[in-house]
Amino acid sequence: MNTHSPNQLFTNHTYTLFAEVLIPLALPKNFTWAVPDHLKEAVQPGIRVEVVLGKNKKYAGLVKKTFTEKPEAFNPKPILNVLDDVPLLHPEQLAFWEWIADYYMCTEGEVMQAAIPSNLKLSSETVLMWNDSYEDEMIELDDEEFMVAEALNLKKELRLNEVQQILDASHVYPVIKRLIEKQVCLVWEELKEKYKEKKETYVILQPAYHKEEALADLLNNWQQYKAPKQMELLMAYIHLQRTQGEVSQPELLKKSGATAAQLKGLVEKNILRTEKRAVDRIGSLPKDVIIDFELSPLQQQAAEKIETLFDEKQVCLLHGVTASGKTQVYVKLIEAFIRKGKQVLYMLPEIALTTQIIRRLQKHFGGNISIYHSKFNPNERVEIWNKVKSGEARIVLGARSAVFLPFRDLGLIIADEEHDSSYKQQEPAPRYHARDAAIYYASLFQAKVLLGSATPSIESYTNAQQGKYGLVQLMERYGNVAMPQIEIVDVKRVIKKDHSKVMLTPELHQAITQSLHDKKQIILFQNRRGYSPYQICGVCGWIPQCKNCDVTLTYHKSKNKLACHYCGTTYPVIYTCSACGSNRFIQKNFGTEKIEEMITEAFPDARTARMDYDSVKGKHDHDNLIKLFEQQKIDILVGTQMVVKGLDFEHVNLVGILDADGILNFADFRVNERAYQLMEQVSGRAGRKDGLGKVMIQVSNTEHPVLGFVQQHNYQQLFQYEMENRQRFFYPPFARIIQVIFKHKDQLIAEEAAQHMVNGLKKDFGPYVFGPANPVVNRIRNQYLSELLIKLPRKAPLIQQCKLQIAQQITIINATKRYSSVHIIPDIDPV
DNA sequence: AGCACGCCGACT
DNA sequence: GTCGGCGTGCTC
Repeated sequence: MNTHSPNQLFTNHTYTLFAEVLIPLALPKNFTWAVPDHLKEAVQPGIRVEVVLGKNKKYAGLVKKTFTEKPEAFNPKPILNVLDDVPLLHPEQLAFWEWIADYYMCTEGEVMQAAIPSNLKLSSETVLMWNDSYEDEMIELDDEEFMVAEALNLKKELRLNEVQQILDASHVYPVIKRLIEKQVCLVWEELKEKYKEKKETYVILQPAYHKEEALADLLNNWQQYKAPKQMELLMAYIHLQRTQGEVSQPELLKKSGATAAQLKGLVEKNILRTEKRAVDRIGSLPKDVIIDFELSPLQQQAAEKIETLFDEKQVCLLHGVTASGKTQVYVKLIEAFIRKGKQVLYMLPEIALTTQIIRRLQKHFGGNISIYHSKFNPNERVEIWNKVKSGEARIVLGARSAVFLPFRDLGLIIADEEHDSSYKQQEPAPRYHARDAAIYYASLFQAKVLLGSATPSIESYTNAQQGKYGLVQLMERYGNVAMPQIEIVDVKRVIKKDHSKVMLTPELHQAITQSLHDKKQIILFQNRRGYSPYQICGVCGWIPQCKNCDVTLTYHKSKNKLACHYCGTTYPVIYTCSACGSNRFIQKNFGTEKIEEMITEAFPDARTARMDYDSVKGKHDHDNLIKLFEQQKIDILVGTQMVVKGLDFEHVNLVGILDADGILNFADFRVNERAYQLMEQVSGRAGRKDGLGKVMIQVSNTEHPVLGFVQQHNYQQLFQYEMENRQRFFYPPFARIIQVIFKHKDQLIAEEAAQHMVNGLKKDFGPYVFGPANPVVNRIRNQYLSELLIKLPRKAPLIQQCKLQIAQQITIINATKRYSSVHIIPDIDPV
């Protein structure tokens, strides 16, 4: 047993109230602090409190609940201070956090970390203070100590990062320790509120000159001041004040071209005065709701059906083909809910990339809409947080992190593009799926959830088919526009001398020529970036692979490098085969870079551009490229999946899928679902307005069933096909690997995890795949992989893909320190 | 996350 | 012999 430390003796008062406090750290369970008598009233669930954890680190923790039984196992430290007078959130959010932590196997602290804007979770900063009673000579100090002491003597206070600058080494801490020992300084832990109201200085005319005559008098007798510039400034002020009412200092100075000194002159003359005021960072638009369109009969039906279904179902799936006008249905529903006084959350994956939808919603709901995503600056996020909490914000348009906002009267959550995998957070914990979490979150408010997609995920579709969710379909394009005509082009007939793949069939070439002639735009889709994703030694068949990942390396011509698209490592180009020494490499396949080059050659008069991860690295590159394409300054756009993300282009009448084999043989566990989704989304780009679009799919395996489903836009059959295939090839192995991992569990945590897993498996689709990171798991993995090779049907490429995929997924699991969850198998039942 | 404690390699 | 690397464990 530990002996009593002085600290313990000191704090061992007779406290009668205790609080469970969340700290934004990965603590295995929540800690308890004692509530001193004078804070008893103020400490409530949802209030932030200042507490010490460890030696002297201070945190702003969040009170989860209070209780009176004194803990037996330890001596709680007292809460130092209360930071809020109003709770930071509502009880629903705390319940939600608890669920997330449980369901996604992480700590509540980690959830808190993800949920709260960074400016609301403070932790202390070490501040060094000069010790006034220190009088000895500085001679005893070594060089480093002396430098710090001298700076401290001058400034009396130093922050830790300032000390780091002085010493520019990592040796900051030992030096400070010695200085404390020598009583040169004291340390202080400072907890600072990071959120700052934005203050702006406004300029106001002194009341003495409010009357016209007084002002005219002043201007007529200006000569006495000998300050013509100040008069100009005053005139500018009067003009601004008359035209817009409020005048801010920066605006006034900018518009008048005057200096701050000149303004100061006027203030000193008691003509103007200045005042600091807190302002909103979020520019406010008028809070009108303008619905200036009529739903088509089909949309009207869909909207009505959704509302009826909501009477008995909590969740509804709106399956609407691209260009069917789902957004308009959403707008009507949002309107209905806000008229009932409810708040609405509209979630979109990767909102930072979708300016089109923001503009559309702002047009209808103006200032009622707030936008929230992780790229917002921290102060703005705090402001939105508070507005949602108070109920001032009625509609929030946000990315997955918006599910954590403290809604009060939540009525509806819309998860648009619900199939999109970026709803799943992979790293760091909490590894939540925002669509599933939203369903649980909504249930806490008795709120409704609408999932929308042109290509629903298998799990949502299953739920709808089984009657758990309502299902509403919108299978025709808005305004009776026809679905695009889909043409499948066999590339087997065209064989090249070196057996490399055909990029451009005569059919597609002809179609592009026609489109260009008609002054229309063309999208060419290829699911691989880089120049050549597959190089093989022409003599021995050796393929360059990444050292870390076993992934084949892609050649990037512009950078003249080989790159691994899994981990990002780059390698110099290989000219000589490492296996046999020959220098005959064949570039087997093609990526967007090579296509762009080829298209530029084949259509020298057309304006060609490329959109992929490599070409839109910069912050605005993506937006700019889209704008150029919208304005028809580009004729042919070559790109990866990026070109299909929720964009509407009016003048596109041809979409080419250059290598559909590459999609159909995806190394993925949900091969056909993904393939179908991709093809459907790509083809949805063509002929949105006039229905005159055409999609050409170049493929060698023309018999692949998915192609048939795509041609008929037949989701039902695809779904059946997918279920059968996944169960046969993919499902049992994963159920097995999970079982094997947990049979060999050797940590307590795995016990807990296994319980979750069993629950998941009972439903046949468990949400977790995880395991403790240790050599045992590695051994099992290897053992398992060799087993897999025997059990799977002997279709070599498929085995390769399974092997690669399992290796990659397990790598993710092992790379995580303790355990992790990977959303490989879809959640069917989040509640 | 910090920070302490503790156990092995290159240096005043 | 020590300084310092980071592996492990604990913090109410």
